[in-house]
Amino acid sequence: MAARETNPSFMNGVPELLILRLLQQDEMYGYEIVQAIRSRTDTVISVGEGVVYPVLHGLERDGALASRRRTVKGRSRIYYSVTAVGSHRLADLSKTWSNMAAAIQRMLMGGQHAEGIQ
Amino acid sequence: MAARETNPSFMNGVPELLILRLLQQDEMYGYEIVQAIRSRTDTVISVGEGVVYPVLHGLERDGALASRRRTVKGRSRIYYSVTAVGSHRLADLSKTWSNMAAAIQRMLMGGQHAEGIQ
DNA sequence: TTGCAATGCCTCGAACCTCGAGGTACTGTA
DNA sequence: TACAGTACCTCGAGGTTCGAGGCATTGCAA
Repeated sequence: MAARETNPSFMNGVPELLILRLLQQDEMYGYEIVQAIRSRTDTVISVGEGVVYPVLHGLERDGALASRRRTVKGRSRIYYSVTAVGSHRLADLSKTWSNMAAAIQRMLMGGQHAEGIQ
Repeated sequence: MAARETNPSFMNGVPELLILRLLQQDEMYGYEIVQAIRSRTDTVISVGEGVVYPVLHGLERDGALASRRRTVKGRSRIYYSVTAVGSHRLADLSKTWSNMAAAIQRMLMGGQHAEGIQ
């Protein structure tokens, strides 16, 4: 009971968006993505491997990502890159995200309604 | 099978944030909140009654909201208002949201890392 | 008067996502 | 030899949202 430490988690769908974005800039592998998100957001956002791998598999299944196995320094890695489908998907998600974030921001800042600022 | 029409849903936790924010400005009732969110965001964001009522009940249970029943024009409504606890909670959620939204925005816009824009 | 849309409240199950823990395997180093 | 780090993966629990459906009342139009 009591106020359970329910973490806000505004995260729904965000991992997919960020992963797509990162892979559009650089070919990367799962383990690397987990750390890249942490470091590039100064740990504000942190997605575990339990989230990244399933998302990676799902995106590949949908044809949004392509993968190739490479061995670097005795380490086997699976590098992912964005396909045309994935690129289109990123554009969509990105746009949707921006619209929603802007709408929310407006509500948090703005006064009553979308009244004339006069 | 095929690509399931999975709506992006970047929505996690957002309903609670918006509801708290609206109620901080005006005392409102459930049905009204549903429409207020739709209209103030130009339908960019739309939360159904199936989301609003449970959230309202949960927030009240946690002491973040106070309610009082009023009958207006033969219509019985339950008006909610934010308590001190709720106000504090809104501040927290608001801050968390801003941080995350900013971090994501940075990743979507920015180049590689947090490089000098120069 | 009948009928239907809108107002208002509420709940339930399906579907979805994320989290954290736990597993396997290999390399490098103390 | 042992442990930390790299690298992959899966599973169950827990939390949210969605959509449909239910109930009751008021108001307006046919």
